[in-house]
Amino acid sequence: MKEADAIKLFIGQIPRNLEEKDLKPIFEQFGKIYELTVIKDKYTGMHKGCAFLTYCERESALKAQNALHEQKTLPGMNRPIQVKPADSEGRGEDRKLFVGMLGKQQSDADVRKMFEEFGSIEECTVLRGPDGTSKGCAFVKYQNNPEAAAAINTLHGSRTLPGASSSLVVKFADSEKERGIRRMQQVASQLGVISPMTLHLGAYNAYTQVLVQQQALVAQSAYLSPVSTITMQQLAALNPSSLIATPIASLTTSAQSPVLDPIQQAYAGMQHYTATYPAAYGMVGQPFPHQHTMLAQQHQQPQQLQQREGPEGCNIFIYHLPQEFTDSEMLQMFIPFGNVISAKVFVDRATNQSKCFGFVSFDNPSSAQTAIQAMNGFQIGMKRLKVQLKRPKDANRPY
DNA sequence: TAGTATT
Repeated sequence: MKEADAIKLFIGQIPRNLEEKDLKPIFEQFGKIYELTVIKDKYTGMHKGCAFLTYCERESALKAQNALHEQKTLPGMNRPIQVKPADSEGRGEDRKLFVGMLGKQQSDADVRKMFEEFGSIEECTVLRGPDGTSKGCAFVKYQNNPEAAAAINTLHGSRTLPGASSSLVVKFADSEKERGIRRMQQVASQLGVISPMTLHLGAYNAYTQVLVQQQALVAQSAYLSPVSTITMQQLAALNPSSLIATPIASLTTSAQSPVLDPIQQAYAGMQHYTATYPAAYGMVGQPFPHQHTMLAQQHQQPQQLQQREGPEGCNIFIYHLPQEFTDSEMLQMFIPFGNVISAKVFVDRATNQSKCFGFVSFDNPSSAQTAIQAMNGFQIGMKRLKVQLKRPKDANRPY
């Protein structure tokens, strides 16, 4: 079906509304396609704006790369399409350097000049903010690893450039895994959120990832929205992972609480998000279709969530909750998984203290299952949550 | 001082 020496290509800078069927015509003019896959997020299914492409014949891949790479820009994109061998094809990124502690004045050309004596540079880019000012760092990619190593040996720490606060940093760029961790930390800090990971509360897992992606989407909606009065602190008030780490006093939502206002504002932003995000990014399905409904309920009836049970299979039992978790915190913890119709932490009548277990009800069994899958075993502090379906009323075994 | 993305 395909040649033994076929090349897998990475395709970048493709609009998020283009699926395989839309991309096929663009690429099949260079040869018979063996496989074409749009890359989607493992958890949310969100189109990541890139794809992998393998032609049956090696020659087709080379032709496509020649004809398309950096040659044209797809509608809605502001950078040209990328068509090049996937990282999996060659050796890893062992020839790419991160350069830190540059002066703000230095251009790509200045950096290139400094690095070119160590080998042939394939790419050299100073990172810049939206206003074009240098971030004081750059990526430099050589054709091979020894060249990169030579540059590190000679340049790292060798001088302090004007305007830099410390001596020049030259090291291999982060691996993909390290980049992932860095991104998580960035999002968390931008949102003023103390993430579970930052707190070492638990391992990075599906739930953490879902949360951080939601944070990113909400932040984006605030940005897109004309009602962009919401602040990062206000966003944090919506987020369960911040609740985990924050003293309860400031967080229990009530009609009188100042927390209500940000929720209303966020909801205004979310409405805009609902309308704008799919149009702007060609998103086919909402990653969290229920969240808007939930916020709408809060909007109309803050804290008035009635205690009611969903149909069988929709109700979950949660044990080993943190002592300080109230209905509100637990509710927010489970919002990502669906339309929550009830969230109740059981409280000792005598002491008014949480008994560290509770029930959450969704309006459908699938949400309940998703919540169980993601949250059972989720580590908070020294404990792990136990999350399972609530037993039907007639069952009476002890827990 | 970490980009626009690598199943």
